This record gives sequence, structure tokens and C-alpha cells, in this order.
Amino acid sequence: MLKEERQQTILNEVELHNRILLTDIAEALDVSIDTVRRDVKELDSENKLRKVHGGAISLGFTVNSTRNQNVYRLEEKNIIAQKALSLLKPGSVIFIDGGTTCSELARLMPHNLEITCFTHSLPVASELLNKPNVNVIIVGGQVSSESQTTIGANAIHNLSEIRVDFSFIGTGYVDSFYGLTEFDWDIVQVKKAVIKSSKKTVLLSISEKLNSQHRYKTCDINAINTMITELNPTDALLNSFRNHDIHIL
Amino acid sequence: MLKEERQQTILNEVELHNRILLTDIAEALDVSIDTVRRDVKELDSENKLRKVHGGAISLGFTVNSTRNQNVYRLEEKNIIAQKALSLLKPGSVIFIDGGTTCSELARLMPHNLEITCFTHSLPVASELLNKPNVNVIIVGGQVSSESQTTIGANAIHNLSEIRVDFSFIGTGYVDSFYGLTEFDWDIVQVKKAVIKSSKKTVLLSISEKLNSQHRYKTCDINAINTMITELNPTDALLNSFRNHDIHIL
DNA sequence: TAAATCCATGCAAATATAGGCATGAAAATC
DNA sequence: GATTTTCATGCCTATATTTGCATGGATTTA
Repeated sequence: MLKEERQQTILNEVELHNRILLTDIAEALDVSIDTVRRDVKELDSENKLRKVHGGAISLGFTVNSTRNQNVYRLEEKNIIAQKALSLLKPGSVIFIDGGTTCSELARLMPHNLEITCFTHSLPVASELLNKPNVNVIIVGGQVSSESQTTIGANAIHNLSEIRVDFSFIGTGYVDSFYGLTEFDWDIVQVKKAVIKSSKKTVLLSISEKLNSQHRYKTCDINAINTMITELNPTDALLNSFRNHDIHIL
Repeated sequence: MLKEERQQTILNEVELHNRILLTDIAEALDVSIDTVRRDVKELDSENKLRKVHGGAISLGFTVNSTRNQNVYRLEEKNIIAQKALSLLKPGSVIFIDGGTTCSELARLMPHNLEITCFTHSLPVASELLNKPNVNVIIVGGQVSSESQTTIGANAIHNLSEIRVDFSFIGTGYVDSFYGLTEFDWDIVQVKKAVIKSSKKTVLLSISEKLNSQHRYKTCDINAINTMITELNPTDALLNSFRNHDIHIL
């Protein structure tokens, strides 16, 4: 039996059954396991099937799992979250916004830090529930499926009744001239309420968002007390923010 | 059976049912629990599912939480949730309690049913966020890490300002004489508030909980309008509940 | 807090793999 | 046509992987 012929048979079997065992093929074609292994290895490198331990499976067989949970720019967001943590003291009362950067902050929150934390983000609340010493309070309201945060009149009203030491907020876009801007009107309203309820507002933003703007404005850049990016505070990218009265971390 | 094949099967099961038990998979695939555990662990590290104590859950349907989720008596809870769905009509305004049975109800909610749903449970809210036609409103308040629901004075006050057509509640214990009882005092207070805010109250409970009681009382059995278990309504176990004015489903 | 359940770890047996080497057949070269 | 080269193949061995089981520790549930 020719090599080509054999490999074609293997491919057919894989297509037919979605999977094969090397031992089965070896027996069926009356060749050694080693030969089949070499064939399959070759077919794998030609991307005609996928070799696995003990056999091979059809390429089309693997069903893609629902969602790729990869967080965009996780490294940068991790650095930002680390920096933000340095602002926290035991007993602080803080607010944490939605978004992946803020979720990262929640995820990295130390287990032994006793603080009270308001949030309107479900993912943030979930992360914080793992921290025994964090008192988590969710701001009630209508839940936006897109952002997984509560929004709307009720959420804004609830926010109006609190006052926290620090709020850690994210933003869609930030520019030293245009300030913080968003794509979504409802989100802007909530962020405004958050800033109004905070003694100090800390902006967490990856450098990628610097010098960009969009339709709806959350606040002027002056409304921010501290700005945290993954960059070194002396980085040239931050020059335009230095005129303002902002602490850059 | 190939390892890859097995893992693919596990993934398919998780996608299909959103939750699986390690023991079920082990039995179905005729391999040891250890093997399934190793597979699930591997799939978890590949971010294809999330491993939880005793089983695994789909990624898409959970908030970003490492907290374990209970998969105990899932079959029964599934049946109960199915029955509960039959009570819903388009336009209904309902409340869904915390607990795995209620989460199951949220998970099974049809995508095309337009309803407004209040909840104080984070997992329930997360499940409902996947349903484009469900308007989700979270009752704000302090979050109990144990139950993953909001509790306390603020939550109770927020509940006092709403009135829903149906509330679907779970309970720790239920007995035809002692009524609904709980282990936890705070939970009882919230459930009381929920019942007060509902035109009709529907109890979801697996039969295992029937004829059991605990320290704190939520309400008399008469306060319940409809009771749903996984049993056939004519089952003898339900006899003691028949004297009361309860619709047994 | 106690009982039940689940999990991580190490171990051993079975199986799979990679790479070296020998053999024989086909192909290329002289 | 004889010799050399190339290649496919099978066999062997050391190594790696997979899997079930036992154990002690961790977690969950009541």
C-alpha cells in the first residue's frame, strides 16, 4: 500500500468518525503503529487533522466555546490596579465603577483590608465578595446588560444619598482639553452622579485612551483629582495633563 | 476514548446545560472522577469553562466570580423552574429571590418573553442579563457574601417601594405547620419584605425541604399562594399542604 | 461544630511518544 | 548493469502521558 493511499484512508476515517485511534488504524491497514503515527503527524503539520495523544480528531469536530474571556490589555490594567491600591487605607469608604480596569482593581483588593465599598457593577461586586473584610454595597437600579452595571434614575438617586472618600472610575475616552467623554448617554449620567458623591475622584485609564474623545461629556479634566495610567508619571504622553491640578500616578 | 474527545463532550454538556456534576460525567463517560476532575481543571485553565466545587459551569452565564456555585439536586430544581415558567405572561412584573432554584428559573427564562424582573440576587441578575427582553432591576443594599444577595435595611426599604405581580421565592425549610423558616435572621427579614411587596407569592422548593423547620420564621404557609416542587401534585408527601389554600403545582 | 463530600497529591500501571537504528525497496548516479 | 543514495518502514528503548487509586487535608452543608 502506498503512503499517499494510506494517508487518504486515514483522512477519510477521520472525516467519517470525527476521531480515530492510532491502534485501530494500524490494525485495519496492517502497518505498524509507528507508521500510522508518522502519517498522522504529517497530516497534522499539513493542517488536515489534529493529532492528539493516542489518535487524531477532525478539525471541524471541536466546537468553539462561547466567549473568549480574554481581557484586553490586561497587563496594563493590572499595573493600574496595583497603583490604585496604594491609595487605600483601612476604614476607607470607596466607590468602584464598572469596566475591566475597575474589575481588576476589585480582583486585586487585599483580603485583609477592611473597607466599605459601593459599586454599581455586578462583576466588581462578585469579585469583592471573595474578600471577607470588604463590606460590599450595591447601588440598586436598572441593570444595563451591555455594561453589567446599574444605570438610570433610580441608580442616580441612590448615588445622591452617599458620599465616599474615593471613587475609582473608568472612562471611554479622555483628553486634557475635552475632559472625560463617553459613547453612551446613560453611562455619563451615572458617572456624573458618582463624581458628585465623591470627596476625591480617581481616574483609571490605560494610555491608549489618552487624547481621545467622543460625543457625551462626563466632566472636565479638572474634576479628576488623581489620574492613574500604566505609564511612568514622567512619560511625555502625560505632558498635556500636567498643567491641570491633577496628581498623576 | 480519547482524552480530547472526552473533554469535548464535557464542554458540550456544559454548553448545553450550563452546569454539570463531575459525578454525572464520570458515570456517563465511564471514567473515574479523578479523570473528569483533571479534565475540567485543564479546561478551566484554558478558560473554556469554570470549575466549581463538585462540578463545572459555563462561562457565559456567570458573573466574573470565583465563588463556588451549588449544583446540588440540579435535576429537581430544573423541573421546578420549568413549572414556574408556566405562570409567566408577557408584561408581567416579577421578583426572583436568591438561591440555586431561583437561579435555575432565571437561567431558563425564555429569550423572547418581555417582562420586568426585580431581584436582589447577583447570580439571578447575571443570568437574566443574557435575555434581551427581560428588564432587570437590582434591589440595592449591602451584599451578603454567603447568599450573594443584597440584605439589610437598605434592601428592605427599597423593596417596600415596589409591588410586583408575582414573587418567586425559595426557602431554607418549609413545613405545613411551622411555615417557611430559615437559618439566617437577615434573610428572613428580606423575604418578609418581598412577600409584602407581592400580589402573589410562589414558593419554589425541592421535596427534600418539605416537613423541615429551623429557628427563624419567614411566614405562615398560608402566605404562599402557589407552591412548586418537583413532585407530582398528587404525591402523598404534599398531603399536609392540601388543607391550606395553596395552589400546588 | 460534625458529617459528608470534594479536592490535591503522590504513586504505580498501562499506554503513547520520540528518536535512533536496521532493513529492504525504489530511485539516482556512475 | 552495478553501486550509491534516498526513503519508507518496523523495531527498540528511554521518556512522557494518561489514568485509577489511596490518603490526608479542605470545603461544604446541616
